[in-house]
Parts: sequence; C-alpha cells; structure tokens
Amino acid sequence: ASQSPMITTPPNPPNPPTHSPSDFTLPSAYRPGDAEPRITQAWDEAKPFHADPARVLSGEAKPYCIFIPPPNVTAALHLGHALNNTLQDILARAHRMMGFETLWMPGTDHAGIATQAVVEKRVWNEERKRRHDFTREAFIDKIQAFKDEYEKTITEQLKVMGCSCDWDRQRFTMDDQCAAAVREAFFRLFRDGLIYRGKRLVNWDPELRTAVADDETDEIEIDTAFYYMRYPLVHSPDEQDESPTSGQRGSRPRRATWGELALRGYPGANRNTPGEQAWVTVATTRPETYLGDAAIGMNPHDPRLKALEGLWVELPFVGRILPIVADDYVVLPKAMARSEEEANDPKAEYATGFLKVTPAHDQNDYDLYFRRKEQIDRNSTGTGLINVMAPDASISDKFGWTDVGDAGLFLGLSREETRKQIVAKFKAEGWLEGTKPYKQTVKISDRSKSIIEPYLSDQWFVKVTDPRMAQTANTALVKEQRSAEQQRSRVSDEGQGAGDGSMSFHPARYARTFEHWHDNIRDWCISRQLWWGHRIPVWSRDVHVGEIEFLREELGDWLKQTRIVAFGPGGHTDTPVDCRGLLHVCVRDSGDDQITEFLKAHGFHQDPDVLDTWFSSALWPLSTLGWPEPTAFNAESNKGLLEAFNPSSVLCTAREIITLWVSRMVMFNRYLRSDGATERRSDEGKDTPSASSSSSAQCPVPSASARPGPPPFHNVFIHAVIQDGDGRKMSKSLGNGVDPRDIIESHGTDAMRFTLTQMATNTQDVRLPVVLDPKTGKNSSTKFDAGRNFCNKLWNASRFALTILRRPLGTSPLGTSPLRGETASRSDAPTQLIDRWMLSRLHAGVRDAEAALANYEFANYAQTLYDLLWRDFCDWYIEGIKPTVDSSPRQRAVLAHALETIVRLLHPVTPFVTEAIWEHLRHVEIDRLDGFDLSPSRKGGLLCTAGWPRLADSLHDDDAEREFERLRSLITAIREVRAQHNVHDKRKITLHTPAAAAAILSIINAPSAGGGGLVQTLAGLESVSTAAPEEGSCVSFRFEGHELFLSNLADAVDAGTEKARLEKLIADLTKSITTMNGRLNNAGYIAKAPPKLVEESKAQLAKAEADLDAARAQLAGLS
RNA sequence: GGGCGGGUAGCUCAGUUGGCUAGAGCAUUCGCUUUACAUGCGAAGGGUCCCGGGUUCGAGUCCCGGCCUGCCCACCA
Repeated sequence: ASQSPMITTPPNPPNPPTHSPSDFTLPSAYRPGDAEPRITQAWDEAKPFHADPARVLSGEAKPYCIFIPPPNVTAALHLGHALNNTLQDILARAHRMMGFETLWMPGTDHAGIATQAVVEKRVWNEERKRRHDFTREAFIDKIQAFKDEYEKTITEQLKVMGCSCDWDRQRFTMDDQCAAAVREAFFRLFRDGLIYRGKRLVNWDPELRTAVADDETDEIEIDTAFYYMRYPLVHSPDEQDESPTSGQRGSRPRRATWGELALRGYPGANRNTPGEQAWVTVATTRPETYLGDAAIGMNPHDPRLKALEGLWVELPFVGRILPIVADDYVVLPKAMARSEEEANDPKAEYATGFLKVTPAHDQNDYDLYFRRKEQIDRNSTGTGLINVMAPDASISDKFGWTDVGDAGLFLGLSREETRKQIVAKFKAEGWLEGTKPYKQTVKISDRSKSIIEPYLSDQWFVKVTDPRMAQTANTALVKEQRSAEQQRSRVSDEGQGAGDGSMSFHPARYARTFEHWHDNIRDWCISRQLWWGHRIPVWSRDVHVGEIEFLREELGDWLKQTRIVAFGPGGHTDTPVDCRGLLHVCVRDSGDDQITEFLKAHGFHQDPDVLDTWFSSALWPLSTLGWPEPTAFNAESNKGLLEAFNPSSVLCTAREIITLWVSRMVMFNRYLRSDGATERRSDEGKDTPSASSSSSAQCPVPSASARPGPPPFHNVFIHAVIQDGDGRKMSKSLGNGVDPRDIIESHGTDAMRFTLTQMATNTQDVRLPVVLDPKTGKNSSTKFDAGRNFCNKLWNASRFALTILRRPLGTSPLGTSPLRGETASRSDAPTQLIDRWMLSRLHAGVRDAEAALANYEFANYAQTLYDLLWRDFCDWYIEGIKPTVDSSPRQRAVLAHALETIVRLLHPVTPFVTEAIWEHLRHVEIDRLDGFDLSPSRKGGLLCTAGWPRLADSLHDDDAEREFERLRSLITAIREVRAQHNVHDKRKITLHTPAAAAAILSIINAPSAGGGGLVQTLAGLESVSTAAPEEGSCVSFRFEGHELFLSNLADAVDAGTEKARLEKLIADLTKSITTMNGRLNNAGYIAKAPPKLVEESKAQLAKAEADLDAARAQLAGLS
C-alpha cells in the first residue's frame, strides 16, 4: 500500500526496462508520499551524487562544488535551513545536469558553546547534575551521544528534502579527518607567528566561566547609577609624609591640601578649607572595579589640568599611587564643554572630567592604558593591568592584584556585594560625593543571561590583523566589488596572489560588509573554556632560565623534524603582554605519544581550553576535502579531492555569518594554500632552521614573497532570511522554527522547495506566516499550496501528454519508429503556428532559466518555469492542440519535446515529481526534432544525471510569438464577451468577421493540423463566418480596428448586460483618450520623446477614438 | 553612532538601462463537475506605488529631505 500500484518501472533497472504501455494509468493527483521514498531509494542505490575527482583532474569534466554551511548539531533544521539547502540543491542539480562534475559536500558543525549549553541544560533537567559532577571524558561522551542523535536527524531531514549531497563524504567538524586539519592548521599558524598567547579583555561569562564572543552576547538596559567618588590628591610618591594618618601601611606621600591647590590656581579650590585634604571626584558606574585603577584620566583641554601637574592621587584604602594622564577619550563635564557637540554628549551630563582608568575591567580603559602605558607604568606604584576578580567575578587577590593594602575586607565578595560595600565604605569615610540614577546598557551572555564581565584572562589569539590574513581576504574580491580606496592601496603592493580578484558576492552590496570588517578587524580570540571542541594542542610549563637550554636540547630533534614548535620566554615579540616564564610547545600530531610522554614527564600540561567553533568551521573547505593529507582517508575516493574541488564554485549562506564564517574561511584558505605554505611542506625535515639557534628561528615565518592561495570559493551567494509572520527570525530559541518535515508531510517536498524558491528574491528578508494545526500539532502554511498546486499541475500535464504519447498508434507513423535514441526518426520542422510558438517559448524558457540561475535569481527561475509550464504549455499549448494532436505525429513530437524540456528544467527545484514523471517519459517513443539536445541519463537511467536541455537559437521565432499574441488577444476578447453575457461554456457561438479584415482572417485561418482552428477551439466557437450576423441575438466588439460580431450567444441577448458592458468600455476608452491627448498635446513630448513612442501614442489614440465612437453608436442603438 | 535593506492590491511579493492603461500568487466576486488537473478552467473587482521637494517631455524607477520598519557593525565606519 505504500507505493503506487501504477509505477511499474524498477527504480534502477540495469537494462532497458520492461515497461508495458497497456498498464499505463496514473493517479489523477500527484502523491508525494508515494513517489518520494521510492525515488530517494533509487538515488541512494545508484549514487548519482557521488563526485569523481578523477574526471576533473583528467580534464574530462569541469568541477562544480558547494560546501554545505554545516548546520549546528544543537537542533533539528527549520525552514531557514530548508531554503538554504534548497537553493544549494538547485545549483548542484542544475550544474550536474549541465555536465559539471558536481560535489555538494555535506556535514554538520559541533557548535561548541551552543551544544555544550544544550546538553548541560538537558543533564540538569534529567539528572540534576552539573558538568563538573562528571569527568571531562564522561561529559564529552554525553555530548557525543547528543550530537549523534541530532546529526542523524539533520541528515535525515536533508535527505527527505531531496538534497543531492555526496553522502559518502559526509563530515562532522570534530571527526578525525577534520580534527587532523584543525591540528595542522593550528600548528602552521603557531609556527608562523600567527597564533599567540595574550592577556586580553574578553567578554567573560562569570556563571559559565568562559569567554564568549561578541555575537554570543545581547545588550540590555538596566537601571543603575553613576557614583561620585573622591580620591585624595598627593605629592610625588618620592616625597614621604612625615605624619602618616590612621592605619595606612608604611609611609605615604605627602598629601595635597586645598590651600596648595588654590595657590596653583586650581579653579574653585578656595571654596574648600585651605588645610583640608584636596581631592578629585571620579564618576563611575562600576565602583567595585576601583580596586584595579591604574590612573586618573583627564581631557587635555581641561582647565584644571595645569594646576594638577606634579600631583598624583592615592587610591583610598588600597594606597596605590596613581598618575594623572591626559587623553582625548575623557569627556569634559557639560559646564566645560567647548562646543555644542561636546555639550550634547550624553556622558557630559554625568562627567566630572576625572576618569578612573581601570584597564583590567573596562575595554575603553584598557585601550587608554595602552595608549599611555609608559607614562602610567613609570608613575604608578601599581603594576598596570590589575585584575581584582576571580573567574566567578568575586573580588580576589589571586589573579594579578598584589597591593591589597586596607582593602582586604572586600576579598571574596561577589561583584554586586562589593559594590554595596565599597559605596558604603566611601560614604562612611566621607569620600562619596553622591550618586545619580542612570540607565546603562550592558552586555549579557546569550546562554546564561548573566552580565558579561570584561575580564582579563590568558587566551590564545589568531593574529588576523596580520596582512597575511585580513588583507588577503579583501584582495580576494573581484575588482568591481572593491572600494576605490582599497583599489588604490593595492597599487603599491603588486605581489598578486593566486586568488586575487576572483571572488564575488551576490548581491554585490555584501562585498562592502566583508571589506569593511577586514579594514577594522581585531585579533581573534580562539580559546574557549569549554569541554566540547578541539582541544588546543599546546603544552605549557613554567621554566626557569636555567632550564631553557636543557629543554631546547631535548626538544631539538623534534623541532628539526617539525613534529613540534615552541615559543617561550621572550620568543614572541608580538605578544602584547609579557608572557615571560612560560614555555609553550605545540604538538603537530596528537598521536605522537613519544612527545606527549616526554612533555608529561617534564611537567608540561596541555592547555585545558578548546578552540572556538569557528576555527574548525573556517577550515571547512579544506578539511572536508582531506587537507592537509589528500590521501589520508579512503584513498580510493578522496585522492585528489582537494586539487579537484578547492576552490569551490559558490557558497550559499545568510548574511549574518559573513564576518563570522565567510571571512575566516577566506583568510585560512588563502593562507594555508599559499605557495609559501606548499613549498614549506615539501622542504620539511630537510632544511628547517635550527631550533636551537635562536628563539625567533623556532617560528619561521613564510617569506615575504609567499603568494596567497586561492579563496575557498569564487562566489558567495547571500540569500534572504526567513521570518515568521511577525517579522522575527526563525530560530529554535524563539520557538518559531518550523520543521521542514511538517511541511513535507502536508504538502510534499517539491511543493515546499518550489514555494521557498519563489520566495528567494533579492531582498533581505521574507516573511512566512505559519499556523499551528491544533489537531496534528504541526506547523503549516497555505503559502505552500502554491507549490503543491504547481507540482500537481506538472503531474497532470505530464499525465495528459503521456496518455497521448503512449496511445496505440493506429494511423500514426510512430508505430514504426524505434525507441528514443540515435536512430530515432526525425520529424520535419513543425509549420503550425501554435507549434512554432511553443518551441519559441521553450527556447525563451531555457534561456531565462539559465540566466536566472547564473545570477542567483532563484525567484525568477521559479517564475520563468511557472509561466512556461502553466501559462504557456498548459493554458495555451495543450488546450490548443487537443483536437489535432492525435492525428499529427509532428505535433506529438513537439508535445513530447516540450514536456521533456520542461521536466528537465524543473528537475533542480522539484526533483521528486520530475523524477517520477521521468520514470515514464524516458520510455516514450518520440520522433526527434531538430534544435533539441536532450542528452540521456548518465547513471541508472535517472533524470538527475540526464542532460540539461540545450535548445538551438533557430527555435526562437518572433513571427510566431507575435502572431500567437494576436490570436490570444482575439480569444480573450471573445471570452470576455462570453463571460459578461453569461454564455454557458458548452454553448457554441459564431464569430462574424468582415471579409475585409484580411489580417484577422489570416490568423483565424492559420494552418492547422486538421480539425478546427485555434480560435474555434479556445474561444468555444461553432464556426467563423464572413457573413454579417442576422439582426437580433448578437453582440459586436472591436478588434484591431474592425467590428466583429458574436452571434448565437443566447436565445436573446440581455440588453442590460450589454449596456453595462458598453458603458464600462466607454469609461475605459475615455480615460485612455484623455491620457493620450495629454501626452500628445505636450510640445515637449512631441519634440523630445523617441519618435517611435510618439507614433505609438498617436496610433493608440486613433484606435481608442474609433473604438469609442463604435461603442457609443452601439449604446445608442440599444436604447 | 555608522552601514545596509525594506515600505507597491486585503495578504505575500515582482517590477531589469526612466516610456504601452503598474503585474503575479493567495484571498474576494461571478460563471463553469469541458473525458490531464476543482490542488482545476474562464472572467471580474481591487492600488494617493510611505510623505514632501527636485531633475525630466515623462518618475514606482533617478537626486535631496523626512517618516516608519528590519538587520548588521560599533572608540576604529
């Protein structure tokens, strides 16, 4: 019961099929549920999607390759994915049919933080256990099981969607092959000085205790306050105070008094008691970080700055002495604003002109600190970057804070509690000047929703700011898509890389997003404090100076063999923060037990962190093809894969990951495939610079002449994002994600695909209102009815054509013709108007479909085929040939060619229904028509490997199109009259055409294959007469300037209906005449518009006026 | 704050270099169970092309300004 009993063709017949024409019947509606499983199975068995690199390398076929954007294994796919993959499949299938050796590489992404978070949540819900209740290995096993589950679901979804991926090559970003690529890439970047260890402020999630990327955060507005805190002013730290106050430790610098400041000309100083301790007031939203202050910042134009020269501030309770530094970043208070703009700065409202600079806890302060580093370090008793927090954001002196002083009471408190305590303490001591309510925007973590702490921590970075990275990404763009500025800057460096200028975005506007990102890029933090991901292959330990030489000796051979690289004390000049004391060893091969045993034995520890997910994603175009070892896995099938298919043809994705993913793939592909990198590979082990010579020699950098390699793809197609009915992006977290399988169940795969393709316009977003069926609990949308109806239309048109084409042959000479093939008989070129017209429409259809695909205009591709199938082929051609096709072998040939062309053109978007039709169509005997190249299937007799239709330009026929258009107008005019007079469809009426209207008669009497003419057929005419109608039951209408009549509409024509019809006609014509007159009375129009347009306008006016006169006359005759 | 989109029929959207009376699908109305298809056929109604200026013989389309809306990036624009 699962399969249609009508289908008798085995899915994959090894020999010419045994197909009996006599049992030919098909259900009257297309049933996707019957066809899809059978066809999927046929594809699975014949493996028509398995790409053969040998055909590319031998020059036998050109490559066409798409890498799937690997879906995250966190959840099942939704309609956004369905769109994404449908478009890829259309490209893959079309190019496969066009003869390209096509590889669509499937796979999934491990999605580090997202997956781990989902599993942590699940484990908590099910077992009430946290990650740390398990060993690392045990927890990873749990995630692995989860991943297996969703990877299976995703693969299943892609298969039911009909995706023609090369399933034998499916990858996962954490499988062995991808892991090997990750390690090799890491190793090379490490060796080449493009990976470094640094202390940086990262977005820290104190709850998950991990760094998160900017895009893993959200912003929210919270109600908080500006706190105004006073810091005492002091003299030089060298000038000791003789009478230390209270219990401050040791000696302190001499305090500055308001009296002194008054003498220095400090504005407003004499408002205070002369002998009293002078202070400055900082404004801050984060009092708790004051413990880590490194300096006080002032605007260089602040009038108070000069009076404070030679003074410092002392950090209350801590006792740290801080310098006052001038920097433009500091906002002047509103009262001191020097311009409208400064006064309008919202910060000016709250500013005091004194900024506490806390580099370890604020990004802006961090930047300011590095601008003024020398000045601050020289003048402070602190140590610059002072981190006062533990990873859980509690106050701690274990992570870089040494001069705790009298602030020990805050240790161990949470950041929230610390704020309260500090404010209270300042207040108690009289150092709190006040507070002001403030709405602050803060970042929160996507996952835990806790407030992000800018946190100074040790992280690994990829130096993407290096010209070898960011710059080569931009130079990959085609010239037309590069900004003028960028193009100029290229003039200076003519060392063109292999892939320079070969990558385009579609639509082109996205090139600007891409370029701009690289112009402003920051180094990429790649370490994540997670368990789920690629472990960082670096082993580290503290080394004493004396040990270094010994270790280098021990490691020397391995360094020479490039099984490891190392950097350590003093080895990395690019590291922004000194990492003196640590030796880092990067191990190339994770299975290198000899080395790892040695490292363990000598006190090295492997970095516990894993790599950012995007690191492995960035390698996707390489790792999936077996880089760096093209023959390492399944040597038979993978050999030469990289050479054959990288660079690929196109990447299809959504705009949101242009920066996250596209950019990084381009940088990595170009760097890792640079000719320098290739040379080094072949040199390995022979001439690597000696490891013991110097630390910098341990990190050989590619020569300056190394030319960047190709980009990973030549085209980047950015498609629209599917939103729900309320304009929200479809996503699992919003709960509005619709499973494509729900749509497939209700409408069928092809219907879903066709509708999505129709929606793939050039815009940013498309809305898809979806409703939940309360009965089934599944989502659906009437939007997909359009696709379902379309597939059904195709099915029925095919059913009709197949019935005709398979009919017992009788009078037809087809009976003697062989099966389709080289020896099939040829049909003479059709001479009938409708056939010539159909062939011309097919030619245009192929041309337009190809153009749309070439330009990634998927909606146009769908629309072209919709019109070709429904409007041209079904509405006009099939309806028009019904009376004649049975007796005309030539017309049968046209019918067959038309259907086959359409089926082939549609296969990429509706693969199942076309393949189901193909099962029958491919056995049909037809006479061959000149001008058609419909090459046979290459594998298993399946349509998916049959040739793309190639139609000769000779099929294009302007005359036929023009004449047919006239015919259509006439038919439509008659139908209009019929509808208005409610003439029953079956009633045959008579058309009266004056004998003088030769042009009209010529189309009416155009050559026909026997039977009645087209007008008779399509307008429901009994006959056409040149005689005038009898008085009475007839209606006149005008066509091409002649008065024509229809008679026998009814026993008596209703005068009221006719009157209404004429009145409307008169109104329309009057409006048209007014428009035309206005235009033609405009002297400028006559003088400047193209003469052709003017002539057309005049002709239209004349025609409209004549028609108007006639209509008025008729109306007068009625009353 | 910057950048990029969108605003056209009740709904979802087309509209290529400025030029026929601005189109399609769905929905609505009327008529058709015509032997491929009622998931269909024929026909109809329905639009201040967001607003205001400008260029032009002519603007949905080009330019300027504004309003609404979405996305992306943010000391770097």
